[in-house]
Amino acid sequence: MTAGAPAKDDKTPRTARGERTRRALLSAAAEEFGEKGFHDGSISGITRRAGCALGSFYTYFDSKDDIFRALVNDMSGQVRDYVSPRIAQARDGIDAERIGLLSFLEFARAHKEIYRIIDEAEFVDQAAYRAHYENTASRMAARLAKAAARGDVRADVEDVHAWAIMGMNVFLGLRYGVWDDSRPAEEIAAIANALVERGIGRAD
Amino acid sequence: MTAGAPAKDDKTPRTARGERTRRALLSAAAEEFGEKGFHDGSISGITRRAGCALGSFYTYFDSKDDIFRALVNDMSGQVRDYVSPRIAQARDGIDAERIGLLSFLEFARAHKEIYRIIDEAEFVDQAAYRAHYENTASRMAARLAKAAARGDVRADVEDVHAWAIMGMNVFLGLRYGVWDDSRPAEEIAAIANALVERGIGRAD
DNA sequence: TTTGAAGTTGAAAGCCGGTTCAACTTTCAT
DNA sequence: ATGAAAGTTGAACCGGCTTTCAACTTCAAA
Repeated sequence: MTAGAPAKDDKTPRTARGERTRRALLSAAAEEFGEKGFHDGSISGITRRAGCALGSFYTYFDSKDDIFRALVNDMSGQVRDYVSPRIAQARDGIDAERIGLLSFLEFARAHKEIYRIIDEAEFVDQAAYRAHYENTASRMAARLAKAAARGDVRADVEDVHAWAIMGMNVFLGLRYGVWDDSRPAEEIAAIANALVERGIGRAD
Repeated sequence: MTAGAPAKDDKTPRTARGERTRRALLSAAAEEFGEKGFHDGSISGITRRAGCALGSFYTYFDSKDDIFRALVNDMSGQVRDYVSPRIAQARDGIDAERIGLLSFLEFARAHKEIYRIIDEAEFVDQAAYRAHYENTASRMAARLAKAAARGDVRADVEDVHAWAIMGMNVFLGLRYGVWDDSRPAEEIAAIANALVERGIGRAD
């Protein structure tokens, strides 16, 4: 077997035209669900935006849930693919986390629908929701472990730190990326990074 | 005028019996929405749990949205009322945040439905969702400002720190409160609090 | 004891959107 | 060129859920 899915009746497009329609549906779904949320968004809304007939939807997706699942994976991958290469440029372990937040803020500002899509996965497809955050956290934990080995950060870093910093990033992205993007992303990232590096305890 | 609402047709119970039914509906709704989420949860599910007839629901609430809004306010208040008095016992500004997270973890472990309810407000009632987090963040920012004045924390603390720490708390509550509560809450709170106080930068 | 306001009941109206389907069009390998 | 596979179409089906409503019951004040 080549692909991961068993595929009783395969909905993969076989044609360039089919591929185009599938992509159109997927990005129409990002708009529709981003604006209205999963439940208020409708399949007819998606096909209208995509410029195709209602029935065509079912050529490529089994159900409303199915396209949503595909969309969550897609967005999750997009964030990762935007952030990862930037982090690779960092000078050290602490700087890596600064760049991680900075680029996440940039991404959130450019794709404000991301929260409405990822967050709603908690209700539509819990597995995808948990997978998204568990993957993100374990990538971060791995970076921190390497940084610890290099001596960039304390030796006792563990998963709890990764979840803490990820939570920080998510909420800063919501507040200073999606809800209000008037402050420079660099400034937010710098403040948060100082917190991660030295904390806010009295410097004595 | 006494109350805040104009109340064209007032649904406030006038009777002890009415009050009891309303409370029963509200806590049934917490169960129903906590288990199934807003959209999969049904009003008949709520009235079944509450042990009353479908029609009685509309004696106290205008709509499904209406009871959800009431529920979000209720839960938001419950967290605040659980956490606030505990924080007041803290020895200093840093300890206050440790206790804040600790008691939030305890609360989340005892009320695992809280995430499904607050988070879904993002889609059902954005205003309530933002209000919840903005209130929480500004209470924290006020505490931090006081702590700064007292010299417990750096003088330059601001809203960004509050949002960062709140995000930390929310994600630690999800991961180590709701999803897996096998580690002692004190341990999680201590690790996160050390991050807040001194950061994870190399101690040099 | 009477009375009417408050509360209860559950059947059914009404709505809405996901999904199906059979006829039709386009594509492309041969 | 041609036929079979791939893709398109949108009306209609379908089931579920919110909301309404008019008859009925409870309760407490007069």
